[in-house]
Amino acid sequence: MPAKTAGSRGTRPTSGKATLETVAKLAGVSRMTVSRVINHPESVTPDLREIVLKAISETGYVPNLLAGGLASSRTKLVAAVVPTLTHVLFSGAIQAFTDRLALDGYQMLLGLSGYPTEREGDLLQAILSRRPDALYLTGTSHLAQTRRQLRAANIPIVETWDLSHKAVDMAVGFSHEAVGRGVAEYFYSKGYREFAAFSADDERALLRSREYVATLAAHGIGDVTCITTPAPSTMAMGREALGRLLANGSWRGAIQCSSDAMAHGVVLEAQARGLSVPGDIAVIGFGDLDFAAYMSPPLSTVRIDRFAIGRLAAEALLTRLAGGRVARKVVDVGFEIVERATS
Amino acid sequence: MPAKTAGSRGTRPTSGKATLETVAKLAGVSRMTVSRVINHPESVTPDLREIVLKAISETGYVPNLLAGGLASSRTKLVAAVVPTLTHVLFSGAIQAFTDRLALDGYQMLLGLSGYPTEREGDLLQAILSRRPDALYLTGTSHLAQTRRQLRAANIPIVETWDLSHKAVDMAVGFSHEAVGRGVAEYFYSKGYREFAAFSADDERALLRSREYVATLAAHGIGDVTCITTPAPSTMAMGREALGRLLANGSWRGAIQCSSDAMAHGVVLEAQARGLSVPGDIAVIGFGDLDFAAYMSPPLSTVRIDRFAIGRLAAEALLTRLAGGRVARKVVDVGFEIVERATS
DNA sequence: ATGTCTCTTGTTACCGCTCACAATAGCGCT
DNA sequence: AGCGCTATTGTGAGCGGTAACAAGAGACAT
Repeated sequence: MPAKTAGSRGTRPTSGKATLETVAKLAGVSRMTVSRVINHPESVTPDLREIVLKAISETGYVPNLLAGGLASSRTKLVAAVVPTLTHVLFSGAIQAFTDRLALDGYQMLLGLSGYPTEREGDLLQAILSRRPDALYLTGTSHLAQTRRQLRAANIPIVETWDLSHKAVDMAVGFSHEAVGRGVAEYFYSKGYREFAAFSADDERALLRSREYVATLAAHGIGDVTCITTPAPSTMAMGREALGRLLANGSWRGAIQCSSDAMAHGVVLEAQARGLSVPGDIAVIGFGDLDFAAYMSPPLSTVRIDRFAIGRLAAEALLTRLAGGRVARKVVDVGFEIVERATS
Repeated sequence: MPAKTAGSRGTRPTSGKATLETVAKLAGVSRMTVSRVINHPESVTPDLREIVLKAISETGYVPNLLAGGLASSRTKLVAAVVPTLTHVLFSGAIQAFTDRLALDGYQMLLGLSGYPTEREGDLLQAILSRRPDALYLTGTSHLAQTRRQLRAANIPIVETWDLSHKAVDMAVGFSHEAVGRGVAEYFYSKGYREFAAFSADDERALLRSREYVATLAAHGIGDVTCITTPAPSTMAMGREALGRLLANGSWRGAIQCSSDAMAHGVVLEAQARGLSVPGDIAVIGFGDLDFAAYMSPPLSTVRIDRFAIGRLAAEALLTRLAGGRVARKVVDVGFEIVERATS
């Protein structure tokens, strides 16, 4: 009677790695007890716990979270979708986000969507097939199909950086319109009467530009020169944009740039042409990156707390994952106009 | 005879999501056939494929890669461990790495280890418990215990940025010693005879500094002032470091900085003190970041192709994952001294 | 002693998918 | 018609865990 000569034929070559079974046998307990030692140590008698822990380290056991996730439908995985990491604002927020998640034992699956958000659908599908417990998205504008996928996933979702559209679930960011308006009012109140805007071809940057233009229009200023460059904007593009603006005639006035890098370029180009900053050309950047305060002259800019965005987004998700209810579904981290010496 | 009244009691509340079973029933085929349509479409008759695809879209089926990975022990997941994303060199490489992986349908799990590589062991354990198919690491220096974990994982591993230690498996990077030596020789051959090094307290940066000092020593120059700042280095630290160097006496000479940001700070501080660059103070940075070429004066620096590192690392792993053999286990992407106007 | 209650540990049945193999169908050929 | 061969589809047994429940062991009051 070959009762249970398991493992001879028909059994797939197991990876050779230790499993719960291996540890359980060595410790002389059931798999379930080992599982408990790992996940709810307090529910196991201290003596037994000792024995099991010893067996774990002896076997070099590494839990398999795929199996665990499959069985429990909780993966301890949070996915993030970001346009690019080459932009310090995004990578900074992701850094803070990941750090905060790690504190609660969550890990991060990163998806890069690219700028025109081309492959958002496919990317999201690939991500959802890993069954993350929660989702971090950049921006609040999504295709209808994407929104459907998101809702169907039925997990906590936080959208970041932008508050312009209705959030699918939760949102942490600031109003780009408010920034555009704020900068316009700031320039206007400082007495400038000629204006331009240099913006990357990025949805949120354009949002700021448009509101800037609209606000100036409300003050009776109709001809604001707008120059759009490919995203992400760079210092070189700033130099080049100012070159274009000055090409015909001797323009003088105030310029809103969609990034500090671009603003830096504008300052350098102005200086190279012997123009005074802010006397001839006033500039304000966006982001308050490291170098802004140390340029000469120090750059006026709009400060966004990118780390706060990442951290607050993580906390919102963690609260929900812990079964809690967030105080506010939409968190505005605001912005600050930092007046330095270029405006 | 209650034969098979399945699903009444004792059955866990399934998430309500479509599974292979759902699709199979709707299409009137077996689960396996649906699986084949998804993973090996060419092995299924076109007509049947049509029917199944229709069923998939009707049910809104999203494959469960946890289950798939568990069953097949291939996860299509690659994990990356990076000290921080706040450094453009690292985030740039990761960007290129992720982009390249996506082309082959792999996704990335990101782990941030922090600078002193404190939690490397725990982080690695957490990562390995997701059973990634391959691993991207930053640096080639690991604890003995870490190396053991890595070998036990038995997956392709690529270590990046550094070639100083023996690679566990494969490596893509450059020699930091060679950079230090190169900069020293460069400065020396330009005729400078007073030297300093400003370095972040980061293993690889210190490697460059040390070799720089050693090379100068070989030229009979014994007193090279070294200033170490916390990692990551910033523009502010560069200003401050130069301030310290100039505090007692009127030092003149050439300075190697461990980052472009720091070098930028040195240039600004020198200018603020009315010193000429490179006449009084010559500076070289590291990284050739966006702004380096556009500073005034343009910054001399060491160019590293961070995107190549990410891309080549991805390609090395993908080759191995596809069952191939890489041509060279260690790839040196080299570096280039970019002479601009600060040296 | 006995029964009840609580705390710890074990048992069983899945989670959703893929592997290896079995079965069936389709085809050309004698 | 009958045969063998290949291409396509189906079957059954896991992959390595966890949820839910069952069973056993003490503790305590009656």
